[in-house]
Amino acid sequence: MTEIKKNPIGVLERGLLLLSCFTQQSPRLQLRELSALSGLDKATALRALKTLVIWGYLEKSPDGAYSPGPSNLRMAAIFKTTSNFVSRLEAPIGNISRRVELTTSFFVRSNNDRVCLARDFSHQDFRYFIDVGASVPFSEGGAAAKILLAHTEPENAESAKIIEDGFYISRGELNKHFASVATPLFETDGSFLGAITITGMTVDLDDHTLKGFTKIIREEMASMGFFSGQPR
Amino acid sequence: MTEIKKNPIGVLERGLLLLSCFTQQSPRLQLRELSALSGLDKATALRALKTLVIWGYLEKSPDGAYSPGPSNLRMAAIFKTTSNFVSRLEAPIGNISRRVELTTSFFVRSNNDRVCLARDFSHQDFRYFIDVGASVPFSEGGAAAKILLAHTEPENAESAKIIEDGFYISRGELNKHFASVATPLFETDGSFLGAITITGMTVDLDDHTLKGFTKIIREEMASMGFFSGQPR
DNA sequence: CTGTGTGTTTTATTAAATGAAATACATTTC
DNA sequence: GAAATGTATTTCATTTAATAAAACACACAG
Repeated sequence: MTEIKKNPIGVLERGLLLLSCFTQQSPRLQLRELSALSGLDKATALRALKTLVIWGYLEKSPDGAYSPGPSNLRMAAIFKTTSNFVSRLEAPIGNISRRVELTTSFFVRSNNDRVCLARDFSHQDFRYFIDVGASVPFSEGGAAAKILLAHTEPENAESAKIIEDGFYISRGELNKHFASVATPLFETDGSFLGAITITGMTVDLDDHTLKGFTKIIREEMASMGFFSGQPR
Repeated sequence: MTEIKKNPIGVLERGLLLLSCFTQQSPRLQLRELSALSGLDKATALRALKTLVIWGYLEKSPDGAYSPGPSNLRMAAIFKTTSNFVSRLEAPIGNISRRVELTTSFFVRSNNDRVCLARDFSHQDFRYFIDVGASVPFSEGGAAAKILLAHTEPENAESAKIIEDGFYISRGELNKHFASVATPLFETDGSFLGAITITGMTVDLDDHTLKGFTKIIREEMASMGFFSGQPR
């Protein structure tokens, strides 16, 4: 969550806005930075930060910098136990990775980021890839972001075609050496869950190959009762 | 976090109070339950829940139940990258587990719970043990809780002795078949970090054996610059 | 010791949170 | 099938807390 919301009304929302300022790239922020990033007054931010520290959602280092606290780990652990579909995804994701010999990931939308909920690392050649739990703002693009945006804000002009196609191929959007194909993932009842992505080296992957992967995704996901591709 | 705070002033605090209602045991709660658990008015809770859902810290199932959302995973991932001492702990925890052939864990205090930040499962015989990120309220006791309480609220009468001893042995507090020894863990500068615990079957572990483990903890932790035992 | 960049506290003003009641919407019961 | 029950949601006058500007404190650098 990098995008700054214009008019956050309510302290709770302001507090969450402060949390959203933290990223993998800038996991430690001081009051000045947080105030600037969130657009909140120093005093306002300080008050919210204090409560967040008290409740363990942030920590304050002796040098004055804030960073996420252990309460997040607690909540994440509970999230994993409830999110039944994440555990159902692990097997098919592993199978896909094995068959295509590339890294397969599952992303959901959370506000204006895509968050990685599951991933198979077995064919990871480069330490480029982000970890489970990591998030990237939509603005930085990528195939998964396109799918998520199309299915959560269908009014977009580009969205209609992406939904129609049932997949999206991106080349070099995040890193010039990588290409990805992403497909939407649906629950049995047709509800949208997120995006499955297969990523590999651009040189190895022509569009025909990438499109062929969508069939593999569909097959493996069907085995666990998921549906992937064009919505029916 | 199970204990209910008496007078939470401020919406942010009320929102965090709602989050704290979720536990491993009850990861799904509906408005009625949340309202009862937190002591907040239905309407008040509902407003806070809405924003928490919007920001991805909670999810709302079609059946109306709320549960933790993916944003927690995002924050937890960032927490892990900043919490440098957690990664420094992994090696010594693994070594201790290998030497004592039992499960070793590290807990910190977060509000009124102890949260597990690191654990070695290699000698786990029973599926009893909780996972990393899991938390247990202090009220349910356990050796780690005693240590954490003693070092974060030293004014307590019992605390003086626990600090003096540098360890605490518990038997059957959480489960009658298990016994644990816990020691405080300090950073090089003497600041308190949390509690290291070794847990095993009561029948295998007399007090002398458990006390002997504290020496192993001290040795292994010292190798990474930590200090464990009586504060100096 | 003066200046600059921080974090923190204070306080009158302003804006948002509250909660009781009304409404809506299921599901169950008779 | 109608009434009853339990739950979620909206509304709105009242109350309460959040706000932000300014003043203060504190460290560090030149």
